Amino acid sequence: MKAVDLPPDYYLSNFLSLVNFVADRYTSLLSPGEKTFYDSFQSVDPDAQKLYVRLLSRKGQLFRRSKLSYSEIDSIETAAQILAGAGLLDIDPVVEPAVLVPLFSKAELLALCVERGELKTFRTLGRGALEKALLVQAESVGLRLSGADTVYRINGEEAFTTFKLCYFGNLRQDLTDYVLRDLGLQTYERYSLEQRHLLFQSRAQIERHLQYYRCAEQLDTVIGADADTLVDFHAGLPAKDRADKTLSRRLDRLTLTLARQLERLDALDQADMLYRACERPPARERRARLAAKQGRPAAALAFCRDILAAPRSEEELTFAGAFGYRIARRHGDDWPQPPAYQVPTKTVVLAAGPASVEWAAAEYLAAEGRCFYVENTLFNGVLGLFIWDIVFAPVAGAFFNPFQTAPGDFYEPDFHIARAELLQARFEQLSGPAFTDTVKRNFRHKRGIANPLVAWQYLSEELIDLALTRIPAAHWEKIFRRQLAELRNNRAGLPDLVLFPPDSGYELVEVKGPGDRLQKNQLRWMCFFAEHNIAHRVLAVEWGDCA
DNA sequence: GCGGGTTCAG
DNA sequence: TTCACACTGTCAG
DNA sequence: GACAGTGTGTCTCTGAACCCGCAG
Ligand SMILES: [Mn+2]
Ligand SMILES: [Mn+2]
Repeated sequence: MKAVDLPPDYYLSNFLSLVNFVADRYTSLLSPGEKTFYDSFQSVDPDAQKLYVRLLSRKGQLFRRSKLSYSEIDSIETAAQILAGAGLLDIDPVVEPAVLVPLFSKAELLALCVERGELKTFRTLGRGALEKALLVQAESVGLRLSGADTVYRINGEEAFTTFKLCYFGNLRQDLTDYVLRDLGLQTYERYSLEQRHLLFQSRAQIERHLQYYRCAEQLDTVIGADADTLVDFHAGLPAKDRADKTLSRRLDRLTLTLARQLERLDALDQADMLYRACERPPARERRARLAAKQGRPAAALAFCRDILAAPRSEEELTFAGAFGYRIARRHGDDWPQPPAYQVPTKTVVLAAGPASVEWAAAEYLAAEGRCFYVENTLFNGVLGLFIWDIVFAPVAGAFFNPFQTAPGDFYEPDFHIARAELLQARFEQLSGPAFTDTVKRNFRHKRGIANPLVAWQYLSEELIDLALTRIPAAHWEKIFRRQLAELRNNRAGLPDLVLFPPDSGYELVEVKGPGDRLQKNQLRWMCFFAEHNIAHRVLAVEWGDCA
């Protein structure tokens, strides 16, 4: 499909692009060690730089010389010596045998470390058991292994981590993002990068993010530990910073996970303590549930009233109304009864087959019109195409590197507030021809460019044309405004199918198989449709043998 | 030998 | 390096 | 009916090389 060839030193160019970008902008925020790292790297010749980047993009810090084969580097030995002279690499460093053993395969370990007489017993061991057995005689094993191959250890990984954080704003992305882009496998919108607004304002802020990621790395192992360990782990997280929403979002996410695990361990007081540190949902919901569970109904109701007074999401608002009612009624208190919406439902019996229930339902409904299995992709997609340039508009601080699929504040609650004028002006085009023009133009011109609202492989010209023709502007506007109000929550929960009858109109259909029920977000969308007279229903499918 | 998983390259 | 959705099991009213 | 926990398909690309465990 694509015959893109990368230049032979592509990885070095990418590395230099990244570190130079950061060095240009962040000199005053880099630590002495990070500056030394940068300067040392610049001081060595290209072959040494290439070897360094090759090793840096491999896993681990220790490498066996004999496992390295890079035809574009003239002499790996020379390059290694130069790197060693610059302090970027150690040759045959003194290390624990325990970190040496994983560099060798089982066959090698048996050949190098096991006497002939013992082969029979050792050969039957699994990898883990063999390593353990060998380390009983650590010194001799270490000696034999270090004699078997030259070992390199790269330094400066930590410094490079800071550079990556400053460049990407996260530690999820790395140099492979350059490759994927340059191979044409991932396309990013070409928004303008403002030099002016930097992602990080102080060294302390960088340190907090680094500390967060150090903790986050350990989460997988820590999550299986006991309650005290979890609480200690939480205490090791960096402090929140009022001005840093990104950090706050990451800390909340991690803390919610920890608190949820504490609940499972029945450490309810500790869980509550952690929830108290979270600003975002569902912290208050969990605290209300905890209070009720612990026999403190008044406290539970107080949390519900807190939420009702200042909901941070529609989900927690709905929860507070329903949960408050249940708790209040149980204790004879007054509480308004939450509205209950009975979604119009039609039941059909379909022949059981290999296809999923959604596809079977779509086939069944094809008798009533053109039917598409779209879930969230239709409304998210058309919204994304309609406001494409607003999503990528140069709002202060929104874009800080070329590898973003969305502005930094895309899922923040005030995304739409920061772009209120642009969005208002755009909404005024909804009733005219500019709406369909914009959507169709962007569908053609932006095709393939990454956008969290647009799932390209699920959108077709036919679907978009039909939707734009059949769905009235007033409906688009109501739906778009609801999506934008809470992009995180409202981008999901839209019905499975959209049905276009032969002549006019449309209907949104959520398919439910036996034993499946509407999820909370699906029900909220259904209530919304009812409120705005948007045709919708649940199609309950039962499996039968009649065709 | 195979199948599954991981690592690496582009 | 998930996320959205479906499915299953439980508990209580 | 409410809730929790788990499974599934899908994500970021894909193919080659390698390693390991297991069956034969
Ligand atoms: Mn669905
Ligand atoms: Mn469904």
